[in-house]
Amino acid sequence: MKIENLANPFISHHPLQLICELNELGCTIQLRGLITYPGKMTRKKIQIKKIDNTTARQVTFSKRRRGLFKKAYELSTLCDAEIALMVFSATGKLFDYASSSMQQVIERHYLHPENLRKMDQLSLELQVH
Amino acid sequence: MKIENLANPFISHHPLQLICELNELGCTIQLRGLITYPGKMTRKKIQIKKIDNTTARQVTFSKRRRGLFKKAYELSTLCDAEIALMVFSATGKLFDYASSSMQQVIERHYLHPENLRKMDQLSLELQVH
DNA sequence: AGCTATTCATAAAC
DNA sequence: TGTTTATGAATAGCT
Repeated sequence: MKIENLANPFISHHPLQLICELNELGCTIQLRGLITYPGKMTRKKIQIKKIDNTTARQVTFSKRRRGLFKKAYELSTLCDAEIALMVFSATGKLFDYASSSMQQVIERHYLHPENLRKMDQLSLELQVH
Repeated sequence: MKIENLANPFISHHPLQLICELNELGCTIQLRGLITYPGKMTRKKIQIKKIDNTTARQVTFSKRRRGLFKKAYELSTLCDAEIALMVFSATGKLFDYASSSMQQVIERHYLHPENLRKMDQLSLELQVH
């Protein structure tokens, strides 16, 4: 419940006054939260576009990559889903995950009705290499 | 800054007392946060294991799947990474995403040094079907 | 490679 | 399935 919504049955609507009243009443309510004030440094929301600074980009890649793989694992486990995830870093390094086996998921993907028509094309491309 | 750490230069260490002091001093500090109290219903941390209830599992799948794809897109965009993600629901429905094209990422995955030896095996399996 | 305060994701309830 | 809300989790910025 937000502090702002807790006025009833108290008179004060200003959060700080309200909290003082509660305190004086011997209420056992506990406070959780942070204090902010004008001019306080705050973390900014980031924009989803390529990070210019190379170092920052690598750090973010490392952090978010771990988060992504964790989420993939969790979804697979919680919901009994079969998942494959392939990630190539900007420098060409490969990271991958498959809930079963990578080959099995890729194969299932190809055998999925809407992809069957594309299979011939891939086979062709693989032969070329 | 956590409330607990803000005692200095005030005397009170109990958060509520501290806040009352600040208020009486006419401090412009604003409060952000929620009120908790003994017995309050709280959201529980979930365990990462298959969700038994079918309905709940489907709801979670839908929510987390969206989150996962969003994270994949963000990582790809922020860090200039090439990503492919394939998800089969428990009912067999396919959801996929590729930052470039699925075929391109899969091909790149196969051509990655450590996977080259496995390629023959996949080709074989694809022919069988 | 840690910390911390914030933003973000999402469990629960509707 | 969509919305809301409050908590848990991820992570941006710093060190």
